[in-house]
Amino acid sequence: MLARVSSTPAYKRLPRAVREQQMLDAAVKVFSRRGFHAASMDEIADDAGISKPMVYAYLGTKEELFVACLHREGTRMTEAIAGAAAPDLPADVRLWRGLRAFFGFVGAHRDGWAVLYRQARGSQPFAGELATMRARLVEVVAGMLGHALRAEGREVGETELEVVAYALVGASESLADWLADHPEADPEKTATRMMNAAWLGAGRLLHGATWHPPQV
Amino acid sequence: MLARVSSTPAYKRLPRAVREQQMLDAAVKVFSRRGFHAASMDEIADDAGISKPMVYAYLGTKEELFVACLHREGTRMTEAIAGAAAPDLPADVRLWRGLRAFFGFVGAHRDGWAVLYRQARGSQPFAGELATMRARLVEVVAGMLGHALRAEGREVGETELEVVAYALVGASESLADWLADHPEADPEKTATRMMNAAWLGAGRLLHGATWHPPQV
Amino acid sequence: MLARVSSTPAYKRLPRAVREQQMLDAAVKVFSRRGFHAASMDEIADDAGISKPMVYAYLGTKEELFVACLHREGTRMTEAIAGAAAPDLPADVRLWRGLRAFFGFVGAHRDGWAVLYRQARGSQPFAGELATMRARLVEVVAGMLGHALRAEGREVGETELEVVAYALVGASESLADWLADHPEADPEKTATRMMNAAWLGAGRLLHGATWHPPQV
Amino acid sequence: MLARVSSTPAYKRLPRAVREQQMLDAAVKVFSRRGFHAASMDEIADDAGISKPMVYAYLGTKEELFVACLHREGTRMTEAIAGAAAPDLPADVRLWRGLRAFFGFVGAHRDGWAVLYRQARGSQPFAGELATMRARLVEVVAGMLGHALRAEGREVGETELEVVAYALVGASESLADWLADHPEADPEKTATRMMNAAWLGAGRLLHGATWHPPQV
DNA sequence: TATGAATGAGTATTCATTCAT
DNA sequence: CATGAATGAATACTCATTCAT
Repeated sequence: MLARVSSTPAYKRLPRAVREQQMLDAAVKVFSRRGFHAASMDEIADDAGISKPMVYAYLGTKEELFVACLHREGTRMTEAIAGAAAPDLPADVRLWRGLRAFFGFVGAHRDGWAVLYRQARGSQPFAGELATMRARLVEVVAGMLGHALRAEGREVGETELEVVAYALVGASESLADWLADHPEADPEKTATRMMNAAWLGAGRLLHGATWHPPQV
Repeated sequence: MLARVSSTPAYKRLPRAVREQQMLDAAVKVFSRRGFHAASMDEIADDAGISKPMVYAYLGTKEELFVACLHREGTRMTEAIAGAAAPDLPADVRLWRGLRAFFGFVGAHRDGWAVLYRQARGSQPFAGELATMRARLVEVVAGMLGHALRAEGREVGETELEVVAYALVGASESLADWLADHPEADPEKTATRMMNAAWLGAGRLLHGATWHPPQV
Repeated sequence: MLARVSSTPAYKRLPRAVREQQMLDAAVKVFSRRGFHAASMDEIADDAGISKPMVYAYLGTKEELFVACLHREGTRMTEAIAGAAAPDLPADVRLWRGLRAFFGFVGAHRDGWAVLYRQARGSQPFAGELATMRARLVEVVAGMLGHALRAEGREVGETELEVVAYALVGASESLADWLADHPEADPEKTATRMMNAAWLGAGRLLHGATWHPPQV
Repeated sequence: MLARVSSTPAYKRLPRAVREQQMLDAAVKVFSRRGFHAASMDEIADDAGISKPMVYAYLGTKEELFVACLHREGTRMTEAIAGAAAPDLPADVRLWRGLRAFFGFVGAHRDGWAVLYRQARGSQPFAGELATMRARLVEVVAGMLGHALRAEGREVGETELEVVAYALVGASESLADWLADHPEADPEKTATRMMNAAWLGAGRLLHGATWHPPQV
């Protein structure tokens, strides 16, 4: 039940931009802990130290609020990765840096990651939003690989490239999930392991090796 | 209000076991479409063609019902995979068959898969349940790889093995997710692609190759 | 949720009278523990080792069942008291024996007492039933006192007599309540105490003493 | 569905304290009429002229609401009695005033009394609350009697005192119950009768008389 | 800008009661 | 005699959202 509060209001008038960030911080935190449905606007408002009507005034509906979280966190992550993997380096170095940035981000923003992937994946309203983001990632990775191939004068079908990239992204997400659950784990080490599994596999693929289903 | 008077009841009296399966079918369907929170017991009961109290009487709380779904689907999947990968075959064949069974299952039970992974992943109450299942899978995969290694007289650290297995399972889950979203995609083809990415990578790892982070 | 039961039914065909007593025993127990509303027909049936439809077939509605309990317990108690206080003894001896019987009954049938007084008092549907029983008691007590008075050649108004009797019954009920809550307490001792408080007061009243409100 | 569009709302915005009292009034009324279990939060909210969520927001769970009622009514009653029986008066005058205040309160707040005693008595969750209140009363009464005794230079065991006080309180509660059921009865007259039965008995006890069980 | 007051609509869960076997 | 299967109806509790101030 509501607690009776002191009669002298303790709020400070703050500029809109600041308040919005406070709210998004709170929202990301609560959404990631509780999940979209179980999160309550009450808790988010409380956590932001602000009243509910303000949340509605600034960031709209619960759904809109979630999308805003998605956007902010997604952008941050994409930028972190893109910034790390400069296009003029060799493919493996770029991939490595990308992975390192990715796991670093996840390690540092576990809440954000949880919002982005664990919560958003299931729920229809956000599938589109999320698909876009992932597509961007896949594209980046596929780009790296393709670049490397062409540098070696090789040619690989678009689809194949995409699937490899997809598996790579998928495996990373999965390890990231695991990382988000193990606060003591070291992001860089996790990145190294991922790189091992990924690069050695991808490397051979890129050099033309192919595995075929046995006739069994 | 009017009591139902007609002497021919609109329902059929069915034995408990049958009704329980009907309910689980409905529950899996509804949970996978709506997500755990958004799913309503009303809809599940309706979909099972039975009244809510029966659901509660037979399968308990919403949470317990979800766990029951998890159990049934998880067991089915595990059995499908275990049954496909007989222990006396070469490692790559076993892995291939396991993957084929896995993607085959996902392709055929997209609802079940969605329940198992997409919904359960985020929500705390089911994390344990899910972790157990995944652990079982990882163990199986690590077992396959280890078996193959020892057959070649090689030795690899437990942890390394587990990480490779983990990445493999993760990548598969991710592709499975993608498969669940693309009804037109072919499970077998997806399995082949996964095998390519996985085996060529795992294969080199198993033969002693290692990748090291560049000093950049 | 319902437990799955063995397929070979374990019930015994018993004559109606026996079953009815089993049910009443169970009902008294459950009603006294949970209260009328909170008691569930399920629990009563379970406790009686019988299925719900049998309860309905033999003893009717939940309300009817409760009334049946009331009846049985009330009759038992009334008989215990009436049997103890033979009409040809001196008034104080009769009162003493009545009280002893009353507290003895309560001590031995705490469940029954709880049903009779604690549960029935509040709920409208049973007020009548209960009032009748209490009236019978008050009448008995008033009769004892009146008999004693007339033996002494004194005369007291009906109403006064009734009020004294009412207070006496009330005090006894209250101590009985306390007794029902203290399993270790000794009924006989409680009866003695009640008799002290009651008789010394009643005694003086009977001898013509009267207290008047002070003019304050 | 249609949203309420009219610009003149049908409700009045009232400060929390006012609404809380309205709710408690309604709750006491409904609880006393229906009993705890049969009372519905819907009816209470309706009766208070407010929507259910407000009740939950301000006063919490149904159980918490009931306890709040218990508290308010219990405090009112205790204060009424304590305020009437000033400690520097003779014992009989104090007792008389206490009784008068008690029956006066019950007569004026029949609903409150019903909530306090009839409903709370049976149900476990409130037994403690109620026991505390009754203990306070018993203590006050025992205090009065003990004070009178010591003034007369007499000495009586603690337990005896408490039992007399307990019986007295019990008898009063019982008569109060009767009073609550007879709207036409006069509280003051009932108090006088109670005082008669109580004081003449207590008086003799206080003067050293004792009754012993006959050897029968 | 900021909030306390207010609610409509929805959801899980329970329970007395009945019928077909 | 005895029961498992079945349900209509009710109820506590929650939550996103809005409005008057």
